[in-house]
Amino acid sequence: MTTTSADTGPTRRERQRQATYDEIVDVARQLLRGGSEVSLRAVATEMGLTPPALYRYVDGAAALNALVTRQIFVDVVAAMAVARDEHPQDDPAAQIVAAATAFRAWALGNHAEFRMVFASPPTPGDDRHEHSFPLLAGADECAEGESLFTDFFGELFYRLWEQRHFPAPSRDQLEPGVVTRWESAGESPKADLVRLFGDDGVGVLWLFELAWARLYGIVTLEVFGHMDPQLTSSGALFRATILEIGTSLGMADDWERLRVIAGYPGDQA
Amino acid sequence: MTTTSADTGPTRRERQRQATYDEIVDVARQLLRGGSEVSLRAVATEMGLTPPALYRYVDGAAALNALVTRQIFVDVVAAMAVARDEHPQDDPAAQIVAAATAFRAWALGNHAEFRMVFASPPTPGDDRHEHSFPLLAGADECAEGESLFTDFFGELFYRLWEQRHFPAPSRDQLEPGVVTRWESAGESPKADLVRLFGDDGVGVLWLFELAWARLYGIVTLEVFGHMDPQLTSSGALFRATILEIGTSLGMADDWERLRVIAGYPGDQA
DNA sequence: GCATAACTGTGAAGGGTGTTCACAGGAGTT
DNA sequence: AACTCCTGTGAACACCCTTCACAGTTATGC
Repeated sequence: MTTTSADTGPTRRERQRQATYDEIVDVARQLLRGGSEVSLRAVATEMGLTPPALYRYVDGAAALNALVTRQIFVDVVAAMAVARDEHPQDDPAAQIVAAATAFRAWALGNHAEFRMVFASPPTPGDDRHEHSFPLLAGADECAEGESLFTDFFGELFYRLWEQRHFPAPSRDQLEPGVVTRWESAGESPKADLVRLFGDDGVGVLWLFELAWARLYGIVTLEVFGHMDPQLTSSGALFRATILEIGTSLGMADDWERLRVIAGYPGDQA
Repeated sequence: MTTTSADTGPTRRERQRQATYDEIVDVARQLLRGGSEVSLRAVATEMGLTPPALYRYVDGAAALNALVTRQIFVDVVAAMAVARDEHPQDDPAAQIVAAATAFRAWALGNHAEFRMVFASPPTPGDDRHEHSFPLLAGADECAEGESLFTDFFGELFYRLWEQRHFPAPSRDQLEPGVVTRWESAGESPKADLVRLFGDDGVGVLWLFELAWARLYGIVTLEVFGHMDPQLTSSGALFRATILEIGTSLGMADDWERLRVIAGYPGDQA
């Protein structure tokens, strides 16, 4: 018997394998949260295995790293999705603010993990496919971690744009280099986006990049402890930044309402 | 003979010691720039020593790390000072833009080193004095690396404010938590600054923090490769950010002139 | 059912790293 | 000259990653 159940279900061994696969990542993240370093050895020992055994699943320490990183990305996006879905679908402004706030909260709450994914930049080409073993979970969700982010916010951003058509800079207000590169990129995802946004595509995409940079920037600074701890803990700096982002995205009118979502200590519910 | 020269000059041994001390940091940074890891062992070997010998100078790998970090900070600030002094003292706007641009350029050009100092957060109290051996260079310049930065920009910022008195938010436009904390901080450096800026002290300091966060944020993102490489290499994103910062600091009128300093590919000299 | 193949784990071994310690030899002091 | 401090070494221990030959189990095929 190859399949335990009906047709093409995963064989017993495959399930087994997947289970330990997951356990590896789990244990690694557990160690991370516990303040320890993620060493192949530590993970193995924690699982009751010898280090070489892990090589049956993961192709070395770097690959394990990549694996954990990817899973963390998935988790963060999941947390953001939850926050987003607490607001109605026809209110993308609230959804964006909520997601961004959840992003920051996750990052601050899961410090070590966030630092890890941030410290390892978008894998400069060397281990792009090394960490994807044949039986790895969903082969379809093998996308780079960062793109999960941009996809997530991209969708929200698009809906916001559809609804509000906030003013974007025109082609000639932008630096020429950026415009030509994006428009002439042919089939790149960037070019697709530009087309999607229609006439002022470049301008809208530009705003998106700016907004994304600001959000990522502020969260990073806060998590890495490079800002005044008071400003971080109170969240004032974050809210101010979010306000700036929101303003550039035509949310200024709504701010009384939105800032509460961003954690403003108002007396509303 | 204890002193080689006249009175209280450093003894021969002390000079010797200081020399190898410096060499350690030098070699470490050399390795860093060469793409290698900074290992105690590697540094020792490179110097023709055995690893344990380094313990006569540096209290372990972490301390060496801190030492290198500190020196890097000093270098960055020096580079910024050079850029600043290329503009007249009575033009703080140009000086600020030049310094910020130099900061970014240094960070992008010295990648590995910048990443290192950024990855190690403001030493959470554990190794604050451990790495300062008795004979360490100038005991007076033992200030934390980050404070070198804020001091540097703080001075520029103050001159800019003196000159332009750009509009700052008033007390009641800020979140209450921030205001009270800064004003009631007594003898803290923050409180001093608030007083220095007079009536709207809190508002000005707030703008300073915002500007600093933005600059640090964008540079970090670029260096860590978390932004579109095209936007980074062209510098467009950086200039856009600097423009925003400048605008919030009353430099908008001057921008035609200032953006060239920030690397705008204009046809001016 | 039994041989064969595939998978999963172990132990040993080699190459890194940081760190401590006892000890030797030179530099400076008295 | 005797003594003290400084500087460096070698050995040893504790981690780490990684490869390899080998054993045990599990599934597959004849």
